[in-house]
Amino acid sequence: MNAIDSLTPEQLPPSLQAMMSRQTLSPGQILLQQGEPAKAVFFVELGRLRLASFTEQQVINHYFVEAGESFGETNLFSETYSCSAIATMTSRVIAIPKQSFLEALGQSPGLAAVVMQQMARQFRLVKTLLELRSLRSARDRVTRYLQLKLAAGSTINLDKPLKDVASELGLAPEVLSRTLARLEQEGTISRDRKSITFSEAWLEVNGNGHG
Amino acid sequence: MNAIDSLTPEQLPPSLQAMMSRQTLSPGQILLQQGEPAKAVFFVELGRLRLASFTEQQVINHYFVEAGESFGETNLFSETYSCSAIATMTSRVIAIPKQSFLEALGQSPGLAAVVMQQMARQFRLVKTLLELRSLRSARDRVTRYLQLKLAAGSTINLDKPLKDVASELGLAPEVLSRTLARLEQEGTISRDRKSITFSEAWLEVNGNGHG
DNA sequence: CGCATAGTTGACTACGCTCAACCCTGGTGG
DNA sequence: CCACCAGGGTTGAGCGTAGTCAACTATGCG
Repeated sequence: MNAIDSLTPEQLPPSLQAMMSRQTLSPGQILLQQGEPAKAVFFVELGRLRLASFTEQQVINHYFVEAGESFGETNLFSETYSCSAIATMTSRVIAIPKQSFLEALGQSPGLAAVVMQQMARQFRLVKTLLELRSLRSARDRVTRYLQLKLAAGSTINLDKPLKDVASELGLAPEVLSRTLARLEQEGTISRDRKSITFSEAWLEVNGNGHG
Repeated sequence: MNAIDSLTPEQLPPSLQAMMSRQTLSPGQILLQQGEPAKAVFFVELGRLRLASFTEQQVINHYFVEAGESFGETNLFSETYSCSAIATMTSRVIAIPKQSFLEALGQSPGLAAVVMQQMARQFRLVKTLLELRSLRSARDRVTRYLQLKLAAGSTINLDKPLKDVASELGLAPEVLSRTLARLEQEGTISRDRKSITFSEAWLEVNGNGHG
């Protein structure tokens, strides 16, 4: 996530940096609401925000944005925000005014490339989530999720509370808990605190390719 | 979908157009497979493709791309295709080689802007689907889907077979059928062939805002 | 030490999936 | 003009599983 090619405020032209504004959010605080006029693109310096939309009678969680990531690039081409952003913990964000950003993009092809790359990355991330949520069985969803997190080695460290993982998976927390318990007693994984390790046996059969 | 700002092959620089290649697909034919080296971005001239990924023992449908739309822009920044593309009917696509495209982007900020806009549009579309598939109840999913299609007026024309709509919603076709039947007998909607009309009563209560 | 929150486990319910039969439509050929 | 056929669409019955509510435990912070 902290690849050299990711969008960071430091690489923005100084003229743009002058327009940025920082903002600190406390847990649960709403940064912006779906439907409001889109005024800025954001970069998360610290913490984690939840992107979600509120439809009549229920909250739909989209995904989380973590420290080091940017979000809201699609708002550059849209009049209003398409979803709401809420801090899940104490967070700090930088707001980059939309108009200034657009001008900077026109002047710097390099910046445009970086932003496109950033968008492509997020796009893939959301597609991955879409794929996950299309799986009906909790078991498949969870194993696939773990498989995707399994970059190298055989151990995964969950950075978020299970509650949040569950909502990312579109599952009730109880179901996630139960499913992990089942996977553990089946011998597929073993757990310790927030870290999960796949069994040798499982790795041999299912490789570690992402397919 | 045919807005003036959308990406069409005609607006590409002539040098790029020289590199493009056309291809006709018959129903069910596979254009490209997940995991293959990413070589091109595509534009659908005619027909409809299904983007999907094949995981062990099941097919996961992502979404459809229709005539007039482009897809695969994320592959510009990736070594391999992230999902497979299959024609659902006789289709014609244009392939734009990745390398040439990247060069053109560097030379033309205007093109970059158009492509970014296109990506933003697709991004929103996928986010919408993500939102849809996060709804548990079939009823909510279907009504929300219809609500989103309801651009203006009170009638929706379904361009796809219900089967395909169901797979876009992540539902079994039978469930979609049943749900529509229930909505109809509850008086929420009325149906005629492939067109669906919301009742006056429903529209008054739920407005036609998207959220 | 105690409180608040996250995580776990159990029992029950509800609803979406599956399989199967049937209907309806549009296209083809006699 | 009708008979036939194939595909999508509809409806029914039964099952499995994820959601919900609830009680309880574990964990972390003041």
